[in-house]
Amino acid sequence: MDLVAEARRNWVDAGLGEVDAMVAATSLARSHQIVLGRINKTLAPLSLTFSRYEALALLSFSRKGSMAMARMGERLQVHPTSVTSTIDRLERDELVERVPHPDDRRATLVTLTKAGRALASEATKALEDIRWGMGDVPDDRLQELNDDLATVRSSAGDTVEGSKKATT
Amino acid sequence: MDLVAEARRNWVDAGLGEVDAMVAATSLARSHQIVLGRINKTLAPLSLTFSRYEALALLSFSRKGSMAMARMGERLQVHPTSVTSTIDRLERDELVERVPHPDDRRATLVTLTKAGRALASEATKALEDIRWGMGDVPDDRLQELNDDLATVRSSAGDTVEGSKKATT
DNA sequence: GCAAAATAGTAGGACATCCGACTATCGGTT
DNA sequence: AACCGATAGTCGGATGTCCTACTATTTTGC
Repeated sequence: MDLVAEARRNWVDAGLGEVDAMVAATSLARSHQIVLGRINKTLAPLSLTFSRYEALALLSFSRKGSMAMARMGERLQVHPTSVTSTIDRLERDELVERVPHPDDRRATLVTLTKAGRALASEATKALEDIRWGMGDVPDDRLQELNDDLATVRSSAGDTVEGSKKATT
Repeated sequence: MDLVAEARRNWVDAGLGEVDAMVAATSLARSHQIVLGRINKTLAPLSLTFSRYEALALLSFSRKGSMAMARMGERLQVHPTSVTSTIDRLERDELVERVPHPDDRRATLVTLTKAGRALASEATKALEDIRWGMGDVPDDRLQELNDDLATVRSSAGDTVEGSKKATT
């Protein structure tokens, strides 16, 4: 049975409104669960989760392989306490190190270790192999999906660059 | 700055593959975060979370207003221990009750209380008012999004009924 | 210069989710 | 009828996320 279609039927039968929005929210949640589940299953053998991988990847793309925690929170769009928690575990596994910021004694620089950089690279390959959990959905379909999701992000105030449809 | 576009640039610059899939996964995660965040903010004044609301809504659509916990886990696509946890909190707030299953002494029937049914109805109205967190994205756009998300769900083995594009 | 406001990071607590393990019960097979 | 695999639910532990509160430090404004 299609759980989303079932939800739609229940809603319509009850005479409720905003059915398309309800279906979109439901479908979005389910799709996220599926994709994140696949990603985490792939990362588990590396003793990583998607959250921790995101942090490692962010650091590996920075110029110096290090970044202040507050900046990481901005980029990853998570609460400062979530950064603390994530970095705690990465540090425990010796994938990153906390280094005092040279110019600001409030701030802490998170720095990739060699092991951290190597593991990030390995994890990236693993994620490419599973197409980031997107299954067999073809690229043109993914691009269409990206455009639609950009609309959603845009509606929340996220800056969205050059969506094909937005510019149409 | 567009965080997703930034990720795309990093990937392309590093010569990595599966860029569309990476962007889709990133965009999906961010969109989910936005929508779920809006939904939970709306439900917070009612002392509900989306998880608990989903459980209440599921029960309110069942014929007798009650359901075995295992069945709820199937419908909501969550682990049995998550059902236990969710029902614990709903029961604590006297929105549901645990009742022994009459024919199967292993099973527990979760039953809506009057307060639970009333709160579910109130929460549904509140979610309609915010269009389920979908912002100002128009319905036709949401339908397109639903079709694309259906492709993702389908790729994971989810049964998907009558997608317009799948039948084209 | 100095006090007030803003910022960086952490601690503690609440939730949601998963996994593995465990108990109780059902059911099919022999 | 007895046994053994399958099923229902819970417990304990790990992770991730948020919120509030708190300390330390920096910056701003008068």
